[in-house]
Amino acid sequence: MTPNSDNADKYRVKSLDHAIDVVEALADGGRDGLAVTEVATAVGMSKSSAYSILQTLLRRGFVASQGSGPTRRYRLGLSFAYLGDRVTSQTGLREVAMPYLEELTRAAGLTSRLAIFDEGYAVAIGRVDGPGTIRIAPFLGRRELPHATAIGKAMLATLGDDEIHRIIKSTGLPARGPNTIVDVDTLLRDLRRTAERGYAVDDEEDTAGVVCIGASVLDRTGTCVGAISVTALKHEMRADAVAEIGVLVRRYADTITAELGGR
Amino acid sequence: MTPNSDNADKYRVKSLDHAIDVVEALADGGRDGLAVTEVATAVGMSKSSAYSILQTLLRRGFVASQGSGPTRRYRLGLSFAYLGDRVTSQTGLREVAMPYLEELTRAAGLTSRLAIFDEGYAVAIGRVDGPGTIRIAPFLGRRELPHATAIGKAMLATLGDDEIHRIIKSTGLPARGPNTIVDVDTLLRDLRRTAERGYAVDDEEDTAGVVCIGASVLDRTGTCVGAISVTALKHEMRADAVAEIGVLVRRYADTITAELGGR
DNA sequence: GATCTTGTTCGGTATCACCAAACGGGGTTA
DNA sequence: TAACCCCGTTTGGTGATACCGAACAAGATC
Repeated sequence: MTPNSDNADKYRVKSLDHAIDVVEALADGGRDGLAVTEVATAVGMSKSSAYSILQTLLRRGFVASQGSGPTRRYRLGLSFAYLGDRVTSQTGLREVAMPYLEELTRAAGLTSRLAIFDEGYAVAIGRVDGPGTIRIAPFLGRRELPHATAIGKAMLATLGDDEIHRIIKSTGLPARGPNTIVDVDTLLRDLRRTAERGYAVDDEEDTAGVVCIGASVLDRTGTCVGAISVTALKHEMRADAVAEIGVLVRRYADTITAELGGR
Repeated sequence: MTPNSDNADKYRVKSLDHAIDVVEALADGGRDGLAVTEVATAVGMSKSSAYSILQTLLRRGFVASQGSGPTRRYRLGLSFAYLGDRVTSQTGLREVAMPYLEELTRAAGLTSRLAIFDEGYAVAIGRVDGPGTIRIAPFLGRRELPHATAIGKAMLATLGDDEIHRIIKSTGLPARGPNTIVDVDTLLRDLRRTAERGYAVDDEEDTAGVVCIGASVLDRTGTCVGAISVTALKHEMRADAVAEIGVLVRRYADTITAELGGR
């Protein structure tokens, strides 16, 4: 009899799950990687088990190793770069949008990003860094809260109220930055305003000191397939520049939408 | 008694290997993904096994599914985008080089790429698409032959002869394009010339109709950490433009090298 | 509305993933 | 230079489990 027989283990391949634990440990392992013992303790398994998993991943290019003997260290391999590139290309949206994103970055002088919807969350699949020395390095592929980001709110604003309720019921409205909207009615008002003016504003709602402005991208059927945004430090942005940049972002989003056959 | 007891299975986690087979099948599965049955036949396992693996990967975000019931299809998930971005960022080279790569693309009007060495192969970790309508879409993270690409030859040219022999012994000198160098002595001569003028030229050696020009990037210890290159269609490039662009690529490579503290 | 195709569920068994402990080789210190 | 220590690598045994075959169910197609 299992101690807690919840059905979380149904159709779960345990050893694969453990291997994923190893991979995620390596992702957080930093530049110079992790030793076998460090991996084993990080994921809570025996040294030899971790070793077998690492060897298997190594042979497939999912981890790389440097050094040998007692100084050997493991880090993520380039197979992830390959598959990651395929994933972000698979939608097709990325190929169309990236050139315009580069234009937008040049025009606004700010880092810009491209995101899609994934299970209610906003996920960036493209990025063009701006010229500024400030390097707000937003990783690709990480899930971001829809209600606390410009890119998320831009996408939410294209949906019906029932769909919005369904999403925020699963993600919740957790506070992230000083101004995060944690109230449903306030969020709905903000989304209505977003839809009217055509762009979403995140004023320190996700991260203190950071302002984002985003706009949605539609496909030929009129459904939202993603959004683009620009990011700036609050103290570098004049208050009256927000509307100006908002219109700019909206214009580029419309261009991409048109390219996709949308209207 | 195993039929063929070669030690290829030492420290191999079979179920993990199978899961990787599934992942690679999905990578080739195209935009709209694969059904469970298609996955099972592609990797040669039972439907239910494939199902368990897919469910496990699904819960961790490594695959995504659309549809339900008999129309359900699976494709790669965004966790790969996240990890892939971390891998390409982990070297640190990418953060430094990408802004210059964008400049280079603008200056040359051509698609440019950034690559590193991986087990003797050249692997692209960054790319900036040029304005041309031709979209030579070189995937990131895929291993490319060192002797048949500008980016690979640029890196080889920084090594000693013994190191070069060690690498081409493992990769071989297979023909890829009309002008692939398949002879060791010819390759060594080409590499010496590459070292002298500072840039490598791939004149239809990897792909027919495609010309690449690359130059190496060094770190502060003077060892080669990667290379950059530009790609063009042969019929669009004047013969005398090669030297001109070669100097340009060399200059940007030097700039990146200097940024890394190299000399 | 009948039928076919395909995703999902279930149970048994041979396989194998996991652990503990031993081995061996660099790195470090005295 | 030599002894110690630490850590990656190897091995063998066993209890858990990954895999398969077959049955079930739910849409799609005509």
